[in-house]
Amino acid sequence: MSILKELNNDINTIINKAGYEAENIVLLPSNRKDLGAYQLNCAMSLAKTYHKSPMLIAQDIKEELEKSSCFVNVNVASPGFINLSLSKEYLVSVLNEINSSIYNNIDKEEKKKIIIDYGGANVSKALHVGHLRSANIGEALKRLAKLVGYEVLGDAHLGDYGRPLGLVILEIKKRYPYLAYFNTDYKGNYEEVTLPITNKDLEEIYPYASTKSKEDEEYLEEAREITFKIQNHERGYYDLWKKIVSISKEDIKSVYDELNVSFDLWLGESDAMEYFEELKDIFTKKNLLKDSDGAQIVEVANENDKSPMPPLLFIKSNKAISYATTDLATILQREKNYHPDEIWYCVDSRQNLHFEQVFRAARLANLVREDVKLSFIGFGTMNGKDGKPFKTRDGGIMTLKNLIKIINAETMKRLNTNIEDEKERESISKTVAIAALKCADFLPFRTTDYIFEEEKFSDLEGKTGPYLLYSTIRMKSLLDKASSISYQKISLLETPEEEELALNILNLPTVISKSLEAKSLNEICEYLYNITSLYNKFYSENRILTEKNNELKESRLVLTKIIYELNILLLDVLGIKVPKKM
RNA sequence: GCGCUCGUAGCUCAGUUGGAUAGAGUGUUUGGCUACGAACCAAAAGGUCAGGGGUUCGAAUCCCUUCGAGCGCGCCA
Repeated sequence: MSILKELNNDINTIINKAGYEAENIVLLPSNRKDLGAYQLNCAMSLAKTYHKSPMLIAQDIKEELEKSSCFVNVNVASPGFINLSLSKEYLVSVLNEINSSIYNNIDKEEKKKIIIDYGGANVSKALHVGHLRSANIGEALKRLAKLVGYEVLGDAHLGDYGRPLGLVILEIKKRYPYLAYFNTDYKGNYEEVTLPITNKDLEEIYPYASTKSKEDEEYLEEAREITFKIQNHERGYYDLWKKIVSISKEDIKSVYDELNVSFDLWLGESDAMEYFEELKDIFTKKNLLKDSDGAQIVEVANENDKSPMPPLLFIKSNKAISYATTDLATILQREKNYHPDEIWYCVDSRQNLHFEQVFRAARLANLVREDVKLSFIGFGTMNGKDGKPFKTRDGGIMTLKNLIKIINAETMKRLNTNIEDEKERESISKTVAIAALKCADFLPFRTTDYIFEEEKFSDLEGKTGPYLLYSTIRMKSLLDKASSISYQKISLLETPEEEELALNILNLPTVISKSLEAKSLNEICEYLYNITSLYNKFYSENRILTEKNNELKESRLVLTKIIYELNILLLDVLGIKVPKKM
């Protein structure tokens, strides 16, 4: 159990001893540092239940608190704030405990199995800035959940089905009609057919076909037919589709690799479709399907709805399957194969209604056990400076590859000149660029729509990824220089900065639990920045390695080591790699 | 039309289970490298928390209302 949690338990016992019943009282870092390191606000709320002046209650609690050896400077302020600090001896002892293992400062949660659906990549479409948040947030939540002891599976849930694929294959057919895939007389093995199409071609083919389908009704109809053929595994079309998926997947994987994003499962919509017949049976047997304009729908509205809830489209009037149905089939698949306790959908907020419908339909059909939690973790949209979904200056989309390239050009310029090896320079520059990109993306709260600016991501100074990396590397460099001497424990906390650092270290469990609660990474990012900048201030104002007092020197080295390990741990949670130099 | 999200410093954003004096980065002005990596550190200036009303010991945070913005609302995924 973390020190902070132990302290909070102590506080609750103390309040009981003082004669008051209260639940979950927690120490909050004070916003009046002049009065104490922590504050307790419970006296004000207890005043109502006990019909007693908050000042008197605070006094009672204060008297009990003063009996404990770890609390010092307990004082009460109007209208009932209780301020307190921790004794230096106590702080020193807990820091040494954390120094023996950083995991002494992390609380494990009850076992749970979670599937996180994130990434949002679609076959035959390049990953663009809109895919950044899902990948970053999903990956970091996965790592965070693992840190507290959950069993987690990340699933890419590849968009490898539906009309976009129909469009791509139609356009290929128009351009290369002679391909064996379109020859109904072809009897050979399609796996041996070479395709004259690269991923680069695909990036151009889809936007072209998509635009054309909006202007050309006939073309769209043809695409619909092909989509239907793929869904029915028609020879030729189905094989070409599989080929396209594998070409595209390779490319998608390479971008995710750069982002340090990886998946435990690379299942796609098409894999879920194997469960479609069973899904349809369940819905039919429960009498949940209704005919409507030639389509089959599921009514998901209920009396408590404040606004009209449209039905879920199960099968379209052209007999094709809608994406709501694919998501339902995926839930069935996950329940059968993995029995998760929770499924988290890390997707754009604009899909809120869609998932509300899907979750309701899943409940109606009992696709998952009742206690399984289905969570929609929507995130804000990336807008351009005009407040509308982002487009590049020429009206196109900014691919992730391009964005990384742009940031990389900036980090390349700033690299330390003593890194001579060209390959090493490139690899370090890339790592720093990704850190800049990720940090800039994590800083706004998850649900905030934020404005996409190239400059924001290319910024290398101030509250940025490169700042965190630079400072962390500097700590490591210092520790490496101290490798010949032995530093085991902290015995002194001299400056206010050292004490402030200690308190910040203790606060880690709160940051972790709040982040998991909110499913947002901004607080972890902010915490990393605060503790790092506090350390930098300390670093610039005090001697560490060159300190003459040996006891003080040892204490400062240990403190540096703790902060360094903490940074490494949290940067890893955020999916940010730390180079050896930069 | 209905619903969802939101409006905080010049700009980009934190702070929202109600707590004391609303924060950070950036930009502007200024100072600091013969001390361990200056992608660093320090200082100044910058606010009617969109407007109005209410709830209470206390409101950026909760409720009502006006104005403004973005998004979503059955055959795209």
